[in-house]
Amino acid sequence: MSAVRSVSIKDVARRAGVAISTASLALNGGARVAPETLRRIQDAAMELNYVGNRMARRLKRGRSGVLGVTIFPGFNECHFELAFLIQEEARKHGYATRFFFEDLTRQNDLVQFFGEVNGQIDGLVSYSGPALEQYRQLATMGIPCVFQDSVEAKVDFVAIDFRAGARLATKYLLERGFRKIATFYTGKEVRGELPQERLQGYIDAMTAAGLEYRNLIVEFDGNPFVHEDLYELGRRILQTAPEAVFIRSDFAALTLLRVICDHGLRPGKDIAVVGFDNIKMGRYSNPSLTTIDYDQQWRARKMVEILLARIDGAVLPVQHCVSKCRLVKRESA
Amino acid sequence: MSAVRSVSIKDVARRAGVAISTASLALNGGARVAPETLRRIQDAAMELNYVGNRMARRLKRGRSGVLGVTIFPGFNECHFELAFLIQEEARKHGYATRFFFEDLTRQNDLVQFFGEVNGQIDGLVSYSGPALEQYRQLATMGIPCVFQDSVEAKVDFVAIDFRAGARLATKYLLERGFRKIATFYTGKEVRGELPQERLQGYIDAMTAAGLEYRNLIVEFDGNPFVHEDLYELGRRILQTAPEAVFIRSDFAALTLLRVICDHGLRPGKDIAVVGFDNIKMGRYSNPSLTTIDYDQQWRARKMVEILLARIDGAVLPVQHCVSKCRLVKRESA
DNA sequence: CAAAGTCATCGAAACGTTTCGATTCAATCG
DNA sequence: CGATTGAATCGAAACGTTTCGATGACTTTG
Repeated sequence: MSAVRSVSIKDVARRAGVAISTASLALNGGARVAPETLRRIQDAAMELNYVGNRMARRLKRGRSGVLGVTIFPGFNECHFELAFLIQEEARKHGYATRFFFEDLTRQNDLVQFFGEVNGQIDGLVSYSGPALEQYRQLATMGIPCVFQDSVEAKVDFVAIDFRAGARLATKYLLERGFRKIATFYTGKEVRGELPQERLQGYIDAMTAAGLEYRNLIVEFDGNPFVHEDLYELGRRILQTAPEAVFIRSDFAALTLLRVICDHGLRPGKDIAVVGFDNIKMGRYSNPSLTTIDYDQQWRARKMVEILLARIDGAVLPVQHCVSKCRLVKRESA
Repeated sequence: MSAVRSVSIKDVARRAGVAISTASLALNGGARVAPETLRRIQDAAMELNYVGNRMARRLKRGRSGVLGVTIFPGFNECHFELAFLIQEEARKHGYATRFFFEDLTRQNDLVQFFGEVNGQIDGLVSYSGPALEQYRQLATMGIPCVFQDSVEAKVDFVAIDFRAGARLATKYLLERGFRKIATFYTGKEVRGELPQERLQGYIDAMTAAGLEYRNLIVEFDGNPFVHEDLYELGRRILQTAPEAVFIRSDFAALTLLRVICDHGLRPGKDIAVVGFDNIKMGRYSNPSLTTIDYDQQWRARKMVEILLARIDGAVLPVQHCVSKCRLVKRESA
């Protein structure tokens, strides 16, 4: 079964009675082509249903016209939403998007990933994973990177102001009169967020209120995208006997609601909960989640902007963007 | 800014003191190459960090080595999970995967999508959307398709036995002694499932039990992936004053739980609920969801199998696979 | 009217592979 | 020993584009 030989620019040229190069010229903007010839070539292309062979074009141009996006396979709504928005944004600029469901936690995976990526994409949006250093290799391959999370000073990123968000959430709980506010932090950072950014925001607020918090912080080393681990985490948080909990993702918050119920308590009444991310389900959980929201669309736009600038070889200083956070009040606090 | 010229097979050949063609031969299996030469070439490739230019290879071979997967941008866990599993499966066979977040409901999108896809993928896994007929065009372009949902007799698909699943769910509710079991169906089918398959399973069970169901079926024309629409649907379902509800997705079921609460009733106690899909959140909702499970991994494997066979030009009859369903008992029923 | 300048078009090279037919060389056979 | 075989290697074409320098025709200028 041989592949269907599709119509090439050669066919168009022949039909229009013109050289291949002229056809190419005409089809790419048609700057220096006589109007009459241009029309003839366009007609020919139309009639033959010419679409052009991307592989060949890219081979020649040395650019793929594709942006890569790594998606952490935690099946968390936020990951996908951002990916989708990036696709939309990239499309506006004539770029296609290619997604990689990759758990880039081991160096091995990263090596394989680089191989897979090679020559296929012009730029990459990624969460950083633990092996940021490795990404330097991509730069070597001439592939610009923008990170979804704040990582370190030397690379471009469009992050979320986790610290301010956490401060906001904690402050709100304080205003509502709670004093024993628990939270947790993860030692190993799965998504590469600067260690303890959210924790720091919590500490900011607690300190400003002159409150003791040492015994209210639970250390967690499970997978923050796995319900089982989060359930266990919830139990340990409840052992601190808190009046309220600031928890670093809605995903975790939803699980926490369940833990609280299982302990015979009423979330939102006996224990207040504030999450982070404003996932859609949070509006319809019981109780609905008070949470911290940020602008994913803005982030997507920024990321694509930066990436395209880098691809075009613009000389820019390192770009650090941070999305503002805002409190969304609902029933859980 | 010129792209970094990466090391080509030419460099490897030169370094190994051998012709380009020999190097190519050696690097692709090395069938007819002397062991000594083979080693030398491999070493050279190693040292130079040769990775090969996919675009060139594909241009030459006329195959991309990529499977496409369309993902309905409803941000529903099931969609992503299947996509991820397909990626894993494809990788085992040396195929890469390319994902498209596309809402293929309008013909316009489909046309653009086909353009985007052209020459980039060797095969496609897709949900069918309403424009199945259009996919014939892909066949014309030499791109085999497998569908995620049962559509019609003439195309390959690997679906779910919705009807049996629905029957299973309804039967279970009947066994528990419920008589007034409500459900809903959507007139316009977003994901292209054969209209009313699940409804039919429900009817099977109700009929077998000799029960009247006419007034227990609510018609829904909202978007089944949007909480707002589903909330409204839930309210209308409750107007039938049911003892139990069989609802066609866990996503919808979670929202329904909330509706029931808002009506001052206790889901799982005052009204039983059975969902469909066995999403992870269902284990940690309150109450946890009784639901219908099916084997996504098996589906992914089948899909890739079929696609690769078609790509290899195997002459097969139309393939129709259907995943069995199984009941998962939890608190909501 | 010849020289210079424009404009439209063309031919050919190049991108990095794979693949096919040709070539070389040594070993085997009659 | 010359002819035949087979293995190992090579050279060149081809895939479908883009792009650069060249070509010719026609117009303007001095």
